[in-house]
Amino acid sequence: MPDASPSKMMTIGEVARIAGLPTKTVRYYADIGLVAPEGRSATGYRLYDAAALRRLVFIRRARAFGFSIEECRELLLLYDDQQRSSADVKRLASAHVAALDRQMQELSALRDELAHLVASCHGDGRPDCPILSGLAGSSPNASPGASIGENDQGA
Amino acid sequence: MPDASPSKMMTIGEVARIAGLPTKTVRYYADIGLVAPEGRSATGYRLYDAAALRRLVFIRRARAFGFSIEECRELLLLYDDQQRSSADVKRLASAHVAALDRQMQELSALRDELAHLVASCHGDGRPDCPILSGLAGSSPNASPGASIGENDQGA
DNA sequence: GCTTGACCTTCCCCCAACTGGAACCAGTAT
DNA sequence: ATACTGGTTCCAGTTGGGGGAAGGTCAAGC
Repeated sequence: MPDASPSKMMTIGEVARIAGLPTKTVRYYADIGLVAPEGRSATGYRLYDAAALRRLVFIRRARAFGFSIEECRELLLLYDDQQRSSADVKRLASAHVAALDRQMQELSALRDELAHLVASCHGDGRPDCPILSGLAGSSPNASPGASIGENDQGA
Repeated sequence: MPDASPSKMMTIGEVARIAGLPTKTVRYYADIGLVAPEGRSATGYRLYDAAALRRLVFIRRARAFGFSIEECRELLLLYDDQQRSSADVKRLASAHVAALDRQMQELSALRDELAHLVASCHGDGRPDCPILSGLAGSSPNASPGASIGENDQGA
Protein backbone atom coordinates (compact mmCIF):
# COMPACT_ATOMS: atom_id res chain seq x y z
CA MET A 1 0.00 0.00 0.00
CA PRO A 2 1.40 3.36 -1.04
CA ASP A 3 -0.93 5.09 1.44
CA ALA A 4 1.76 5.69 4.04
CA SER A 5 1.75 9.48 3.51
CA PRO A 6 0.80 11.01 6.88
CA SER A 7 -1.65 13.50 5.31
CA LYS A 8 -0.77 17.00 6.50
CA MET A 9 -1.69 17.65 10.10
CA MET A 10 -3.53 20.81 10.99
CA THR A 11 -3.91 22.67 14.26
CA ILE A 12 -7.39 23.34 15.55
CA GLY A 13 -7.50 26.90 14.22
CA GLU A 14 -6.48 25.79 10.76
CA VAL A 15 -8.99 22.97 10.51
CA ALA A 16 -11.72 25.15 12.00
CA ARG A 17 -11.11 27.88 9.43
CA ILE A 18 -11.24 25.43 6.55
CA ALA A 19 -14.27 23.60 7.90
CA GLY A 20 -16.05 26.90 8.49
CA LEU A 21 -16.58 26.35 12.20
CA PRO A 22 -15.54 28.38 15.25
CA THR A 23 -12.50 26.99 17.03
CA LYS A 24 -14.56 26.71 20.19
CA THR A 25 -17.02 24.48 18.42
CA VAL A 26 -14.36 22.13 17.09
CA ARG A 27 -12.94 21.82 20.59
CA TYR A 28 -16.45 21.17 21.88
CA TYR A 29 -16.99 18.42 19.32
CA ALA A 30 -13.74 16.84 20.48
CA ASP A 31 -14.88 17.08 24.11
CA ILE A 32 -18.19 15.32 23.48
CA GLY A 33 -16.51 12.68 21.36
CA LEU A 34 -18.12 13.68 18.08
CA VAL A 35 -14.90 14.35 16.14
CA ALA A 36 -11.71 13.39 17.90
CA PRO A 37 -8.43 14.84 16.62
CA GLU A 38 -6.06 12.36 15.01
CA GLY A 39 -3.66 12.94 17.87
CA ARG A 40 -1.76 15.51 19.88
CA SER A 41 1.53 17.26 19.26
CA ALA A 42 4.37 16.88 21.73
CA THR A 43 3.21 20.12 23.36
CA GLY A 44 -0.42 19.11 23.62
CA TYR A 45 -1.88 20.74 20.51
CA ARG A 46 -4.78 18.90 18.90
CA LEU A 47 -3.79 17.71 15.42
CA TYR A 48 -6.35 17.01 12.71
CA ASP A 49 -5.91 15.22 9.41
CA ALA A 50 -7.95 15.42 6.21
CA ALA A 51 -10.35 12.69 7.34
CA ALA A 52 -11.23 14.59 10.50
CA LEU A 53 -11.71 17.70 8.40
CA ARG A 54 -14.20 15.85 6.21
CA ARG A 55 -16.11 14.78 9.29
CA LEU A 56 -16.23 18.35 10.58
CA VAL A 57 -17.57 19.63 7.26
CA PHE A 58 -20.11 16.81 7.25
CA ILE A 59 -21.31 17.84 10.68
CA ARG A 60 -21.44 21.53 9.86
CA ARG A 61 -23.67 20.75 6.92
CA ALA A 62 -25.85 18.30 8.83
CA ARG A 63 -26.28 20.87 11.60
CA ALA A 64 -27.22 23.47 9.00
CA PHE A 65 -29.94 21.03 7.90
CA GLY A 66 -31.26 21.11 11.43
CA PHE A 67 -29.99 17.73 12.61
CA SER A 68 -29.28 17.63 16.34
CA ILE A 69 -25.87 16.65 17.67
CA GLU A 70 -27.17 13.19 18.51
CA GLU A 71 -28.59 12.79 15.02
CA CYS A 72 -25.23 13.90 13.65
CA ARG A 73 -23.56 11.24 15.73
CA GLU A 74 -25.86 8.65 14.23
CA LEU A 75 -25.31 9.99 10.70
CA LEU A 76 -21.54 9.87 11.24
CA LEU A 77 -21.77 6.21 12.23
CA LEU A 78 -23.61 5.53 8.99
CA TYR A 79 -21.15 7.75 7.12
CA ASP A 80 -18.23 5.72 8.44
CA ASP A 81 -19.88 2.34 8.04
CA GLN A 82 -18.97 0.86 4.71
CA GLN A 83 -21.56 -1.87 5.21
CA ARG A 84 -24.58 0.34 5.90
CA SER A 85 -27.50 0.29 3.54
CA SER A 86 -28.79 3.53 2.12
CA ALA A 87 -32.20 2.56 3.53
CA ASP A 88 -30.95 3.31 7.05
CA VAL A 89 -29.87 6.77 6.03
CA LYS A 90 -33.07 7.40 4.14
CA ARG A 91 -35.14 6.42 7.16
CA LEU A 92 -33.29 8.88 9.38
CA ALA A 93 -33.48 11.69 6.85
CA SER A 94 -37.15 11.05 6.10
CA ALA A 95 -37.98 11.23 9.78
CA HIS A 96 -36.18 14.54 9.91
CA VAL A 97 -38.14 15.89 6.96
CA ALA A 98 -41.34 14.82 8.71
CA ALA A 99 -40.22 16.59 11.89
CA LEU A 100 -39.51 19.74 9.90
CA ASP A 101 -42.98 19.48 8.35
CA ARG A 102 -44.61 19.19 11.76
CA GLN A 103 -42.61 22.12 13.08
CA MET A 104 -43.62 24.25 10.11
CA GLN A 105 -47.26 23.36 10.52
CA GLU A 106 -47.20 24.44 14.14
CA LEU A 107 -45.43 27.65 13.31
CA SER A 108 -47.86 28.32 10.52
CA ALA A 109 -50.89 27.90 12.75
CA LEU A 110 -49.34 30.16 15.34
CA ARG A 111 -48.42 32.73 12.78
CA ASP A 112 -51.92 32.83 11.30
CA GLU A 113 -53.61 33.19 14.66
CA LEU A 114 -51.28 35.94 15.74
CA ALA A 115 -51.60 37.69 12.37
CA HIS A 116 -55.36 37.53 12.81
CA LEU A 117 -55.07 39.29 16.16
CA VAL A 118 -52.75 41.87 14.66
CA ALA A 119 -55.14 42.52 11.79
CA SER A 120 -58.02 43.06 14.20
CA CYS A 121 -56.10 45.75 16.10
CA HIS A 122 -56.73 49.27 14.91
CA GLY A 123 -53.22 50.20 16.03
CA ASP A 124 -53.80 53.83 16.88
CA GLY A 125 -53.39 55.84 20.04
CA ARG A 126 -56.40 54.35 21.81
CA PRO A 127 -55.67 52.01 24.68
CA ASP A 128 -58.05 49.14 23.94
CA CYS A 129 -56.26 46.43 22.00
CA PRO A 130 -57.68 43.15 20.66
CA ILE A 131 -54.22 41.60 20.71
CA LEU A 132 -53.87 41.90 24.46
CA SER A 133 -57.50 40.86 24.95
CA GLY A 134 -56.87 37.83 22.76
CA LEU A 135 -53.79 36.87 24.71
CA ALA A 136 -55.63 37.38 27.99
CA GLY A 137 -58.09 34.69 26.98
CA SER A 138 -61.28 36.57 26.19
CA SER A 139 -60.80 35.52 22.59
CA PRO A 140 -62.81 32.65 21.00
CA ASN A 141 -59.93 30.19 20.65
CA ALA A 142 -58.61 29.26 24.04
CA SER A 143 -55.18 27.79 23.36
CA PRO A 144 -53.18 28.46 20.20
CA GLY A 145 -50.19 26.18 19.86
CA ALA A 146 -51.42 23.35 22.02
CA SER A 147 -48.59 21.06 21.00
CA ILE A 148 -46.07 23.71 21.97
CA GLY A 149 -47.68 24.77 25.21
CA GLU A 150 -48.08 21.15 26.37
CA ASN A 151 -48.93 21.96 29.94
CA ASP A 152 -48.99 18.80 31.98
CA GLN A 153 -48.53 20.83 35.15
CA GLY A 154 -46.74 18.06 36.93
CA ALA A 155 -49.77 16.26 38.42
CA MET B 1 -65.53 51.58 46.76
CA PRO B 2 -67.08 48.22 47.58
CA ASP B 3 -63.97 46.52 46.22
CA ALA B 4 -62.50 45.70 49.60
CA SER B 5 -63.05 41.96 49.17
CA PRO B 6 -59.62 40.32 49.39
CA SER B 7 -60.26 38.09 46.36
CA LYS B 8 -59.65 34.48 47.36
CA MET B 9 -56.00 33.64 47.83
CA MET B 10 -54.62 30.51 46.19
CA THR B 11 -51.54 28.45 46.90
CA ILE B 12 -49.08 27.89 44.10
CA GLY B 13 -50.42 24.45 43.23
CA GLU B 14 -53.96 25.76 42.97
CA VAL B 15 -53.12 28.71 40.79
CA ALA B 16 -50.83 26.59 38.62
CA ARG B 17 -53.57 24.04 38.03
CA ILE B 18 -56.09 26.70 37.05
CA ALA B 19 -53.60 28.60 34.88
CA GLY B 20 -52.55 25.38 33.19
CA LEU B 21 -48.88 25.69 34.10
CA PRO B 22 -46.54 23.38 36.03
CA THR B 23 -45.99 24.46 39.62
CA LYS B 24 -42.27 24.62 38.93
CA THR B 25 -42.86 27.12 36.17
CA VAL B 26 -45.01 29.39 38.32
CA ARG B 27 -42.28 29.36 40.96
CA TYR B 28 -39.74 30.11 38.25
CA TYR B 29 -41.81 33.07 37.03
CA ALA B 30 -41.87 34.36 40.59
CA ASP B 31 -38.09 33.94 40.87
CA ILE B 32 -37.35 35.94 37.73
CA GLY B 33 -39.83 38.63 38.72
CA LEU B 34 -42.30 37.95 35.93
CA VAL B 35 -45.33 37.24 38.10
CA ALA B 36 -44.84 37.87 41.78
CA PRO B 37 -47.31 36.31 44.22
CA GLU B 38 -49.57 38.76 46.03
CA GLY B 39 -47.85 37.85 49.26
CA ARG B 40 -46.83 35.02 51.55
CA SER B 41 -48.69 33.11 54.21
CA ALA B 42 -47.45 33.16 57.80
CA THR B 43 -45.62 29.90 57.04
CA GLY B 44 -43.99 31.09 53.85
CA TYR B 45 -46.39 29.77 51.21
CA ARG B 46 -46.74 31.92 48.10
CA LEU B 47 -50.27 33.29 47.84
CA TYR B 48 -51.79 34.33 44.53
CA ASP B 49 -54.93 36.34 43.85
CA ALA B 50 -57.15 36.50 40.77
CA ALA B 51 -55.08 39.28 39.18
CA ALA B 52 -51.91 37.20 39.39
CA LEU B 53 -53.83 34.28 37.92
CA ARG B 54 -54.85 36.43 34.96
CA ARG B 55 -51.23 37.38 34.41
CA LEU B 56 -50.17 33.73 34.49
CA VAL B 57 -52.79 32.79 31.92
CA PHE B 58 -51.75 35.73 29.79
CA ILE B 59 -48.15 34.52 29.86
CA ARG B 60 -49.03 30.93 29.15
CA ARG B 61 -50.88 32.04 26.05
CA ALA B 62 -48.20 34.48 24.94
CA ARG B 63 -45.57 31.75 25.38
CA ALA B 64 -47.74 29.40 23.32
CA PHE B 65 -47.67 32.05 20.60
CA GLY B 66 -43.89 31.83 20.68
CA PHE B 67 -43.14 35.03 22.56
CA SER B 68 -39.95 34.84 24.62
CA ILE B 69 -39.95 35.51 28.34
CA GLU B 70 -38.52 38.97 27.74
CA GLU B 71 -41.20 39.69 25.16
CA CYS B 72 -43.78 38.49 27.67
CA ARG B 73 -42.33 40.90 30.20
CA GLU B 74 -42.77 43.71 27.72
CA LEU B 75 -46.29 42.60 26.82
CA LEU B 76 -47.18 42.45 30.50
CA LEU B 77 -46.04 46.04 30.95
CA LEU B 78 -48.31 47.06 28.10
CA TYR B 79 -51.06 44.83 29.50
CA ASP B 80 -50.84 46.60 32.85
CA ASP B 81 -50.44 50.08 31.44
CA GLN B 82 -53.81 51.75 31.19
CA GLN B 83 -52.26 54.58 29.18
CA ARG B 84 -50.58 52.51 26.47
CA SER B 85 -51.71 52.87 22.89
CA SER B 86 -52.68 49.81 20.91
CA ALA B 87 -50.07 50.87 18.34
CA ASP B 88 -47.30 49.79 20.74
CA VAL B 89 -48.80 46.36 21.09
CA LYS B 90 -49.41 46.06 17.37
CA ARG B 91 -45.79 46.92 16.64
CA LEU B 92 -44.53 44.21 18.98
CA ALA B 93 -46.92 41.60 17.66
CA SER B 94 -46.25 42.49 14.03
CA ALA B 95 -42.53 42.10 14.58
CA HIS B 96 -43.22 38.70 16.03
CA VAL B 97 -45.31 37.67 13.04
CA ALA B 98 -42.45 38.77 10.79
CA ALA B 99 -40.00 36.73 12.85
CA LEU B 100 -42.25 33.70 12.54
CA ASP B 101 -42.39 34.24 8.77
CA ARG B 102 -38.62 34.36 8.53
CA GLN B 103 -38.26 31.25 10.62
CA MET B 104 -40.75 29.38 8.45
CA GLN B 105 -38.97 30.44 5.29
CA GLU B 106 -35.69 29.08 6.58
CA LEU B 107 -37.28 25.84 7.69
CA SER B 108 -39.01 25.52 4.35
CA ALA B 109 -35.80 25.93 2.37
CA LEU B 110 -34.08 23.38 4.60
CA ARG B 111 -36.94 20.98 4.33
CA ASP B 112 -37.03 21.17 0.55
CA GLU B 113 -33.31 20.61 0.16
CA LEU B 114 -33.33 17.68 2.51
CA ALA B 115 -36.44 16.24 0.86
CA HIS B 116 -34.64 16.52 -2.45
CA LEU B 117 -31.74 14.48 -1.09
CA VAL B 118 -34.13 11.92 0.33
CA ALA B 119 -35.95 11.63 -2.99
CA SER B 120 -32.68 11.02 -4.81
CA CYS B 121 -31.77 8.12 -2.52
CA HIS B 122 -32.85 4.74 -3.80
CA GLY B 123 -33.16 3.56 -0.22
CA ASP B 124 -32.36 -0.09 -0.72
CA GLY B 125 -29.69 -2.35 0.71
CA ARG B 126 -26.87 -0.90 -1.33
CA PRO B 127 -24.32 1.18 0.58
CA ASP B 128 -23.96 4.21 -1.70
CA CYS B 129 -26.27 6.99 -0.56
CA PRO B 130 -26.79 10.42 -2.12
CA ILE B 131 -27.94 11.82 1.23
CA LEU B 132 -24.60 11.19 2.89
CA SER B 133 -22.76 12.36 -0.22
CA GLY B 134 -24.84 15.52 -0.24
CA LEU B 135 -24.12 16.18 3.42
CA ALA B 136 -20.44 15.51 2.89
CA GLY B 137 -20.29 18.37 0.41
CA SER B 138 -19.88 16.67 -2.94
CA SER B 139 -23.33 17.91 -3.81
CA PRO B 140 -23.89 20.97 -6.11
CA ASN B 141 -25.16 23.33 -3.43
CA ALA B 142 -22.44 23.96 -0.91
CA SER B 143 -24.28 25.27 2.14
CA PRO B 144 -28.02 24.80 2.74
CA GLY B 145 -29.29 27.02 5.55
CA ALA B 146 -26.65 29.69 5.24
CA SER B 147 -28.49 32.01 7.61
CA ILE B 148 -28.60 29.28 10.23
CA GLY B 149 -25.06 28.02 9.83
CA GLU B 150 -23.58 31.55 9.99
CA ASN B 151 -20.06 30.46 10.67
CA ASP B 152 -17.95 33.47 11.62
CA GLN B 153 -15.36 31.17 13.18
CA GLY B 154 -14.18 33.84 15.57
CA ALA B 155 -11.35 35.54 13.63
C1' DG C 1 19.04 36.16 23.44
C1' DC C 2 14.82 38.65 23.91
C1' DT C 3 10.42 40.38 22.86
C1' DT C 4 6.17 40.56 20.48
C1' DG C 5 1.98 38.76 18.90
C1' DA C 6 -0.73 35.08 17.34
C1' DC C 7 -2.09 30.73 18.62
C1' DC C 8 -2.79 26.92 21.68
C1' DT C 9 -4.15 24.70 26.41
C1' DT C 10 -7.49 24.02 30.43
C1' DC C 11 -10.94 25.86 33.42
C1' DC C 12 -15.08 27.82 34.77
C1' DC C 13 -19.14 30.68 34.20
C1' DC C 14 -22.98 32.30 31.11
C1' DC C 15 -27.33 32.09 27.89
C1' DA C 16 -33.10 30.36 27.59
C1' DA C 17 -36.57 28.33 29.97
C1' DC C 18 -37.29 25.41 32.44
C1' DT C 19 -37.21 20.27 34.84
C1' DG C 20 -35.92 16.87 38.28
C1' DG C 21 -34.41 15.73 42.74
C1' DA C 22 -32.94 16.11 47.67
C1' DA C 23 -33.78 17.66 52.19
C1' DC C 24 -36.82 19.77 54.93
C1' DC C 25 -41.41 22.17 56.86
C1' DA C 26 -46.88 22.65 56.98
C1' DG C 27 -51.53 20.98 57.11
C1' DT C 28 -54.84 17.44 57.42
C1' DA C 29 -56.79 12.72 58.16
C1' DT C 30 -56.80 8.63 60.66
C1' DA D 1 -48.24 9.08 66.30
C1' DT D 2 -48.08 8.42 61.66
C1' DA D 3 -48.92 8.83 56.86
C1' DC D 4 -49.73 11.61 52.98
C1' DT D 5 -49.97 15.56 50.24
C1' DG D 6 -48.13 19.81 49.05
C1' DG D 7 -45.43 23.64 50.23
C1' DT D 8 -40.20 25.62 50.80
C1' DT D 9 -35.20 26.00 49.61
C1' DC D 10 -31.16 25.03 46.78
C1' DC D 11 -28.38 22.41 43.28
C1' DA D 12 -27.68 20.12 39.06
C1' DG D 13 -28.78 19.10 34.37
C1' DT D 14 -30.64 19.98 29.69
C1' DT D 15 -28.74 22.07 24.07
C1' DG D 16 -25.03 23.88 21.69
C1' DG D 17 -21.98 26.25 22.36
C1' DG D 18 -19.79 31.67 23.71
C1' DG D 19 -16.75 34.66 26.66
C1' DG D 20 -12.89 35.33 28.99
C1' DA D 21 -8.98 34.36 32.40
C1' DA D 22 -4.45 32.30 33.30
C1' DG D 23 -0.79 30.30 31.26
C1' DG D 24 2.21 27.52 27.70
C1' DT D 25 4.03 27.59 22.48
C1' DC D 26 5.67 28.98 18.06
C1' DA D 27 7.64 31.81 14.42
C1' DA D 28 9.38 36.26 13.28
C1' DG D 29 12.03 40.36 13.98
C1' DC D 30 15.74 42.99 16.31
